[in-house]
Amino acid sequence: MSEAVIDESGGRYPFREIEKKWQARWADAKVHKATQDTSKQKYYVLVMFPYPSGSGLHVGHCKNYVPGDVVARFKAMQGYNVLNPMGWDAFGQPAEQDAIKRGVNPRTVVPTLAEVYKKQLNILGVSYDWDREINSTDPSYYKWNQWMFLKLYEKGLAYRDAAPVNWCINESTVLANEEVVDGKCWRCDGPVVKKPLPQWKLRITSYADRLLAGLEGIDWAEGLKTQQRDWIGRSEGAEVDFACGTHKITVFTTRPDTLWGATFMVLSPEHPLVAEITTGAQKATLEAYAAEAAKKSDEDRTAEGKEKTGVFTGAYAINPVNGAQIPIWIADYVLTGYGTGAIMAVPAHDQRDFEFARKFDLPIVLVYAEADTPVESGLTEAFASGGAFRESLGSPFSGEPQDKSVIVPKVVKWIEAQGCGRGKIQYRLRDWLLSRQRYWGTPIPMVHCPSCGIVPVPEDQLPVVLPDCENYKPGPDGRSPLSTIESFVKTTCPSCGGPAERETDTMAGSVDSSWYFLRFADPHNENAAWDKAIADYWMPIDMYIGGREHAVGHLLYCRFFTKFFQDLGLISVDEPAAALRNQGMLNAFTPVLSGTDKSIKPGEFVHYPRDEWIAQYNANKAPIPAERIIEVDGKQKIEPIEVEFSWLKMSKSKQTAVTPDEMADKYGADSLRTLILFEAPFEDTIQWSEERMNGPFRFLARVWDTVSGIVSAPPPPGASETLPSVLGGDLPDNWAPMPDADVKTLRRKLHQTIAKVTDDIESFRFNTVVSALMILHDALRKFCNAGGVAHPAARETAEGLTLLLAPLAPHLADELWEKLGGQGFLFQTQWPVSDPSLAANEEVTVVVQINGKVREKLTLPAGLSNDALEAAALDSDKVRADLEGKTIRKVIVVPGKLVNIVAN
RNA sequence: GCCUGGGUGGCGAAAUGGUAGACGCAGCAGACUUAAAAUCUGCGGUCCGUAAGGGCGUGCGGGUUCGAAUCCCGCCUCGGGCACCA
Repeated sequence: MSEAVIDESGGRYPFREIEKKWQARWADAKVHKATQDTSKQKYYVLVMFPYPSGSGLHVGHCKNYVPGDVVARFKAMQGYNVLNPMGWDAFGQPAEQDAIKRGVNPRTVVPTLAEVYKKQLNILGVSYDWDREINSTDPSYYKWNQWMFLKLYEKGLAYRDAAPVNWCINESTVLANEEVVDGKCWRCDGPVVKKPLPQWKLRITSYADRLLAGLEGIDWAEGLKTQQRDWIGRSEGAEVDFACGTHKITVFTTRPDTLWGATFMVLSPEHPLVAEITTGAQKATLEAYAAEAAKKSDEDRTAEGKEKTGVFTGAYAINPVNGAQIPIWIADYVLTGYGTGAIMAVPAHDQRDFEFARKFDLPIVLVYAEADTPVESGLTEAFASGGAFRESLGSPFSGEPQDKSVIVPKVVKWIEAQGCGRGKIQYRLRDWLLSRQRYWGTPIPMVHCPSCGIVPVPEDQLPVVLPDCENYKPGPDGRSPLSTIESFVKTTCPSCGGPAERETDTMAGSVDSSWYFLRFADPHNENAAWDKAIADYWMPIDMYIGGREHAVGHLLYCRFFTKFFQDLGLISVDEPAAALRNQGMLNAFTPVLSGTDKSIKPGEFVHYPRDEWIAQYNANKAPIPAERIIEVDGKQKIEPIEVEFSWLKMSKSKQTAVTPDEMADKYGADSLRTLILFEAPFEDTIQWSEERMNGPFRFLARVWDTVSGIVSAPPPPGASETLPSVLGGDLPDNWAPMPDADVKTLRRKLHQTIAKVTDDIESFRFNTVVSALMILHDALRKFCNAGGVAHPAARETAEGLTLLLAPLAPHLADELWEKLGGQGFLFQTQWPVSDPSLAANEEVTVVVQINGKVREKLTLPAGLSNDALEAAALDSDKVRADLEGKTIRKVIVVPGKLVNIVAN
């Protein structure tokens, strides 16, 4: 539909030739190669490295690569020594699934996929230093994953512990969370339970306080920092010991001051003491309940609005502060992974405990009460703040107000003195489970020896190479496919030399991405993960760009690793990224099954005339009747369905992918880049529509026309052939018949635009950068059309515009620069500087309001005093007429902008 | 449920306490053309009015202020994350 915009002959704005030409020149000259140069200020810009999937890049991926490239180019032009690398995060599940399905080794597929990504990124014209390309699946890379694991183990930060996995009973395999849908396996629809397996964990919790503290000094979005803080979830409180027969049950509470109101106790169904304390009569009920809880996700279990469930164990515990016998229950809203897996329940002051007590008719005892509050029976919800400690409880705290920050430390001190508990800081953060029972990952470099136990593989035997595999299906008992490869498993113990077995778990992919930014500094080092001096030069990342979805996963892990490396003396910084920006998504109008958000998969249609359907849907806003093919008893059957459209993330599997390749071919990569930047603010979602490509394309084509016109305009008689090529300073007079005022206006626009563009790129407001350049171009075009095409000011503006355009549309800019007689590549050319004296306005528009409503606009010389502005406003005819018969109460003047007259 | 980010014309948006709708898309009108496309010029929130001009208007309800899209309180609603997708 928009095809016609393009001149197929390539005569007007021949973007295909231009882009091909400059991509070749940049590659030949290695313009974007980064070399360490301590005489220059470095700037490390990094876009999170992608997982190269089989479907290649679509325009949605450009939402981060393009802005990242703009920053790299902008900083290079500002004279920084820029590092802008790229690589592949290629371990992971999709490749493994593919291997199981098609029997192909990911090892042979990954390089091909990476090549496709690289080719597509080059089509976009991004300025990566490809000499630093890395691939996380290369043994020369994952060797260092293993080395780091050994270091973590050495420091006691890697340990083995039982952790539950999703277990599909039918298939006897471990499932990822993503593979569990409504508590069932997404492939076989069979039941899924939690099954404990011994696995490797990293003690990220011992860095919890440093991970919190480190957030203070970094330039990341406040919301994202809050998410991290809440994820770490530091809470101060106490551990309290309750006796239960000969057993001791320890609970964690943030409210030890409410101990006097603890009327029952709740254990998680998985708590180890459950089996021991349960009385015979309750045993069967409890086991059934625990089995039911194992099927639920943590979110389902803890959801607040949800109806509470639970079972009485038949056992009692002794409340240490008052000797009360309180019943012990189990309930699924208490989780094993958090705290001690047991809580004391204070229904009077905690809402969840309150709901539980109401449901099971358990006693409620108020610790705090307003003087005139009636007794417990009148409560409709937990009484979480206010009131004073009740006298009748006989505690030493009678009369204290319910003020957590004051009373909790006092109570902690007291229970410590009593010996029934101690102050404790609890984190919500859990240790990092890095074991995966999968093939396509870094082998964990450990050996299990029957006589020596767990023995690390010595450093000089690294890497433990991931072996080839015949069959990618998981091994028995939930072990990884590696367990079926005898040549891999069988080894000798590094300690005693006897026969031993290798660990068959592999590492989670998040290990690879927790330090890749350091490898980019020194990617070819064979003797170390990186050289400290080199990494210290480049680190930290000055601008890190990636999606918000990484807020608490990757972005926490890589901070942990960086702090660990600092502790080992491997790096000087303790935060990986000084600044971080999160791009928005790119959505496409996607067909979904009516009334759901379930996308329609290939093969579910008989027909799919996309454009037609979209038009029809937009016209009627009603579901469109369609058909899909389903299989019933091995026979294909056509089933009628209804289809609607909704904005979902662009994706190949949903048949909505548009590739950068096709856009570059139709409109040019520069147009695509400009569109991505212009269409929505960097952090906002773009709703993709190809129609929108017209705007950026037309803009760049107009710039091409205008600058070409200026370049080929013959200088007027008597003029020197050489036109100024340095911005600012004085221009020759009387060059062309242009009024001085017009020349001044154009130059002012240029210098104002330089200032605005510089400022806006710095603050990631790329959309307003584009509009500012459009406005500058329009001013230049007008000037040329008015007879100024050969005027030095036109050429000066053309040069300025070209320089400002360089980060956004680098191919076109380099081409125009060459036409203008510029030397070299713009990547290596100085960014323009705004001259404040040329940018200053001589006149300003002052708005005159009466009672906050605009009544008049005055054009006045800039820099008038407030008194002069007020006088000018009161002197205007319009204002005088409006004020007729009114008394002026107050006049507010905003210098150079506004006068508001309050009158009645 | 918990944590987080949004909501402004037909559409993408701009304005971060001071002229709401810059810039662009789609549309309409005109110029050029044998014609169409491209290109160029112009119009464009809404209501009243021939016009000049005026009223209303930034998800909803309240508040602060001379002045609120912007700040505060309460709602509605849409997106992202929730530890094995990466």
